[in-house]
Amino acid sequence: MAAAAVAAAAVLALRRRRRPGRTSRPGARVARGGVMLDLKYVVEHFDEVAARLGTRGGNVDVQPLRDLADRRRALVTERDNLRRDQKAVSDGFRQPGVTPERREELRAKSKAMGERIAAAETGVGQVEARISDILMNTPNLPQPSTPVGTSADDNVVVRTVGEPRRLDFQAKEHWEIGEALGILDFEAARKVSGARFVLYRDAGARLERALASFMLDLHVSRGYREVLPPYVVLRDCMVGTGQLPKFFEEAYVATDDLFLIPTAEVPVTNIHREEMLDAARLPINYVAYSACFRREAGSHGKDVKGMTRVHQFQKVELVKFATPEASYEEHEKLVADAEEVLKRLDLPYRVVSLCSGDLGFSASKCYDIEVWLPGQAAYREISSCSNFEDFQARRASIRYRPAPGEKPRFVHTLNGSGVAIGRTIIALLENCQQADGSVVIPPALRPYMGGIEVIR
RNA sequence: GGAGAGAUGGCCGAGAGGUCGAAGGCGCCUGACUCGAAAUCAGGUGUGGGCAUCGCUCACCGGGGGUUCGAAUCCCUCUCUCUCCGCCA
Repeated sequence: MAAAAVAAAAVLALRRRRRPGRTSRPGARVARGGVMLDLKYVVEHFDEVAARLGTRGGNVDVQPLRDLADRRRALVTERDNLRRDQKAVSDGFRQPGVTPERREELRAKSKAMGERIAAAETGVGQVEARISDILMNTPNLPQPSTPVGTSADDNVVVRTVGEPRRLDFQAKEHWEIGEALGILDFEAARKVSGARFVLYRDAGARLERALASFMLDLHVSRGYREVLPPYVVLRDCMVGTGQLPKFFEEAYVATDDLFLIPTAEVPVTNIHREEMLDAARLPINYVAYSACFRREAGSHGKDVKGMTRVHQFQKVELVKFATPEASYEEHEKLVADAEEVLKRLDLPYRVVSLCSGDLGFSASKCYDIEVWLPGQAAYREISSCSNFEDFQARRASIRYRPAPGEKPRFVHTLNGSGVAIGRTIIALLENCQQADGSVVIPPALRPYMGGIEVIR
């Protein structure tokens, strides 16, 4: 299972496409070859890879890779042989007693060879660019334990925790409650930023801040290191975690080479981009609070009311770097850590294992945590906890040395919301609403609310 | 924003057109010594690609481009880091 990842760290082709003069790659030392290991795996396990990718649905076509791999191999061999020969010719210059005539002869010969090398080189570049293009746009392989299915309907409920609350009055939806209390101001948000934004006021703003502190404190107490990352990242980061090149439409572009983060996963995972991690330090656990910016392209008409789906929301994110041996276990722990938030807030939820067809691009396995919303009378996603295995690590070149003297290996990366704050507020408003429209703050949160027990 | 200096393997650090994948050191591995360890001594130890199943070969010295028969080394350019000055939350 180790070699499960498909897409490659082939930042090469991508980099080539970048406008000159706008590159930025501090301390760049990408293991370029790492790309090809990946290709090798796909080609050598072609049927298996195609089958596993097939369970995702969509139109993933890795078929051309077989031919391309063959062509690449032939071109590389040719180029390398030419280079070796040219080296041999060049050595002639250092022989004792070379006459000027001899030098001129060698010079002409070597120069001609140089031209052939350049041609072969171009060929290799073109083939590798095509390979990279395919691999970079190929999603991760689902883990064997990921249920096979085509849509969210095929997701599997793993466990349900807490009873959906029974209210003895007609449950309202969060926007009704929030606007009536004056803590959610959609009108002001629209004026300031347009559709799909929210502005919190008074106890609402306080609630956002309280939840962030509460979640951060909780996770720090359970072994995560707190970080506060930049909200704007370089293109390479977006490529590393898998948002680019394929999901450009989803991202807010700050400048040509800078992007607003869609999740803290991006900057936090990329903390260790192009690094060799100390095996003794693994697993590394980070918790980060950040705003998240999403275009929500293609979700027109979905969740248009309220703040279920907005262009900016805040989230506390958990990120792990683990050895391949430990990653499955760490994944379970990650989910448990996210669940703990809901348990302490006394919110009913269930954990769902996403089926192959519903899996995100980079994930090999994913659990969603869905919180019960009385207003909508439905379970809605509040956290998504994924294991990416070495998919992101390959793209971002994040490795570790298992033991002194051993070969470097790619780490496994994992992350999950712990949890989305906006949706937690939705859940609190709907679950803790009372007949008179007031909302009771769960005891665990009161210390962070400056004494507020009920928002009325 | 102005002026300089720099970017080399896991880390530190030499190298100034070919004999450099790169001295030396640290770290690590193996062996010797030891009851064992430390110290010491000897040897080994970068990452990928291609062919091949002793092994051979190619690439990689921040990124990109150029000069040259040949570039870690020369030129251009970009990025980043550091020092000084200015400005500023």
